[in-house]
Amino acid sequence: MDMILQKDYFRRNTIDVSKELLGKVLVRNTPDGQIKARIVETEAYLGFDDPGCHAYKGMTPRNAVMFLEAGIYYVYFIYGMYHCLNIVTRESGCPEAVLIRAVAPIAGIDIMQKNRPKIRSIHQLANGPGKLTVALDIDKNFNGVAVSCHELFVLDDGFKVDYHDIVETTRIGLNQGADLPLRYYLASLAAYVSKK
DNA sequence: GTCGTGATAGCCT
DNA sequence: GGCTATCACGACG
Repeated sequence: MDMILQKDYFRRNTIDVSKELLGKVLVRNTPDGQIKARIVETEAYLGFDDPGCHAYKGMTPRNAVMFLEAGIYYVYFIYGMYHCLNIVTRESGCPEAVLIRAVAPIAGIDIMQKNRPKIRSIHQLANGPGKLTVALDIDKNFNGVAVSCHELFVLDDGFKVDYHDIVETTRIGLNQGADLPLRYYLASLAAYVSKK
């Protein structure tokens, strides 16, 4: 039974949400058709307690969305070229979020290939935060948008994840907080993950 | 396969 | 002015 995740789902412990999002399906409705891809890698960012979090030192124009209510997208621009997709968690004023780092294509693969023309392997279409936003055509227009919107939402399609299949390890691309084990991925789908 | 590097721009001090 | 929650490419051998 397919079920769309609502805002409430995200208003709780960020680590729990990060792990439980693994195996869920990201759905993107575009003018060209529908894209579906299974979430296989996430990272948790824990607000004031986490030196690696954008909001660690307080609110700035970039991270303001993280301080709003749970269940909205936080999309930021990085390295002058890429966007990263997060979903805000916890209650308002508590700036925590889950970064979606990699997805495994399920449907609309032709659209993803059109968005990333040079990639031949299906494994590499969306195995990284910058890659998946290009493949799914996600940019800062989604910043602050609710997860329940028609263009982009998260589906529970009944896919079962064995708790023992979840690998916990360190996050990628950080200096501050690099040692914290807040990255999670599915061992059985590691072929679609950014880094083992 | 691994390593080094350039692209590119907004944010923060 | 330095840094960044990245990626793809070319050199190597």
